[in-house]
Amino acid sequence: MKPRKSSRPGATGIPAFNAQTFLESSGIAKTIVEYGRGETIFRQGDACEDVMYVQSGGVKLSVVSKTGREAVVAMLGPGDFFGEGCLAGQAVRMGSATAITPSVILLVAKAKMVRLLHKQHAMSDRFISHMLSRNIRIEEDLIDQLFNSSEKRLARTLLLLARYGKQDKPARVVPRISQETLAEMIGTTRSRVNFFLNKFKKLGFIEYNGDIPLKINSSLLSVVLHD
Amino acid sequence: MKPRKSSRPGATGIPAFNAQTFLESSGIAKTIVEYGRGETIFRQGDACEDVMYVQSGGVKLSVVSKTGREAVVAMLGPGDFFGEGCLAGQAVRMGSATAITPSVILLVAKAKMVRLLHKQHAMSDRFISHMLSRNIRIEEDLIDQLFNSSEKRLARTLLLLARYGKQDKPARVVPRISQETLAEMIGTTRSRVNFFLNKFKKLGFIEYNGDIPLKINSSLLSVVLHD
DNA sequence: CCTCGGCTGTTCACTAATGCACACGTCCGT
DNA sequence: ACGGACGTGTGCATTAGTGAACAGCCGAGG
Repeated sequence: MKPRKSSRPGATGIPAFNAQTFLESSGIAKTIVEYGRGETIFRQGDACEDVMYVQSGGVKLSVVSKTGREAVVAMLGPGDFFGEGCLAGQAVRMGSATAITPSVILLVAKAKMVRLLHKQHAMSDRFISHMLSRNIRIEEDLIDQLFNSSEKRLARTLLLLARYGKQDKPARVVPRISQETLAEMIGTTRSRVNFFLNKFKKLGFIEYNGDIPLKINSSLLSVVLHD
Repeated sequence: MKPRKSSRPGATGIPAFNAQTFLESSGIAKTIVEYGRGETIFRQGDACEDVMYVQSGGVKLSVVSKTGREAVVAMLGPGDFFGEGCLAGQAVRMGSATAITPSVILLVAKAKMVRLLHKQHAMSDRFISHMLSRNIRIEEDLIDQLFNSSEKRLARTLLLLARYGKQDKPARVVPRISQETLAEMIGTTRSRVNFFLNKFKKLGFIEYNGDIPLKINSSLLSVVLHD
């Protein structure tokens, strides 16, 4: 018996669909893997054979530059796909994926995924929906980089992290994350992140005392974004 | 009936497909519109009802910030979709689309597009393929912003523009575009673009004498990217 | 116990980037 | 022919961001 309650409505208007249940019951997902906090799921340069799906937990996608610097491209939660670049013909992973919390990941072989997208409307809806929202998010990140100073980018990132996972949840708490990782997300240095965190604290925009699971005052902090 | 031979693997592994012919012959594309150079296709804030398809020409996607600055998010050519945000539930255009050359654009109503994606494998393949590559490109742009200085970003943008449209075409010519637009693409100021263009010229990386359809020496210019 | 490693707080010289300003050319339409 | 719009060339004062260093704090583990 599959619990219907787990089919949460998508934010996109596309019908709800429990990909996990589907992937498991249909015997499509050959592999279900668990990862502990900080464990590597795949590395930049690895062969690119499966599409992944986050069943539970959280995943960080990052790339390292030739100079060794690291940049965080996305933070994913339950229901997100990743590693879908192989569908576009990439032979090799363009970045690395790391579990940021204990996570359960489903793997679907590239060829299976293509067949699935043809045969299962619910699956292809889910996937297209994911691609669309991911697209929008990355585009917003890019625009943020083009327009805003690092102070504003930090403010925006904190606001987004605070509603990490769900959209309407009024959770005003930023999940466990280091200043270093924050810096890699917004494309600046740790000292700058530190500087602004303490500035926001002084101004009362966030509650902060050195450890990163901090509380933010959304309405106050969003003032930073709008000058 | 579709000829099986047409399933030759494209760059993406997804079968070739003439979306224009299909959209026209099937009577799906209600509207086919032509735009002249510089004409606006839609504006940031417009109602978001159709997905668009570039049949011929070139399109620039841009957004303007609260402070009036403009940023170029993408340059599109024949075969690209745009305005697909409405499929993800966006009620309003997040940016503007402008024809950069005389262009023929096909419109497909959102609801029709959803039905199409269900019923036509070739269509959904084409669309997913587009979303994947667009995703990859935007992600690369974001990474570029996170890692590189504006000098490197300009070099990269010139290299990409030079093979604008097709991947293996050795065209070493950058299409007509202003320093201003270049600045908006890489997120810097015109004076900076000007400075680097003349620097590249002095170093012999590009052939340039004031007007922008310039010739680049790919191998030399790519040296800039790798330090 | 004490050291080690990971994370934060803070300072500072140095460089990259911005935002103007003004000059010069060319194209275009009245 | 003229003015104006537009695009380019260039210099410069001011600001934002970097990178590297050093110190403190705390929890894990020998």
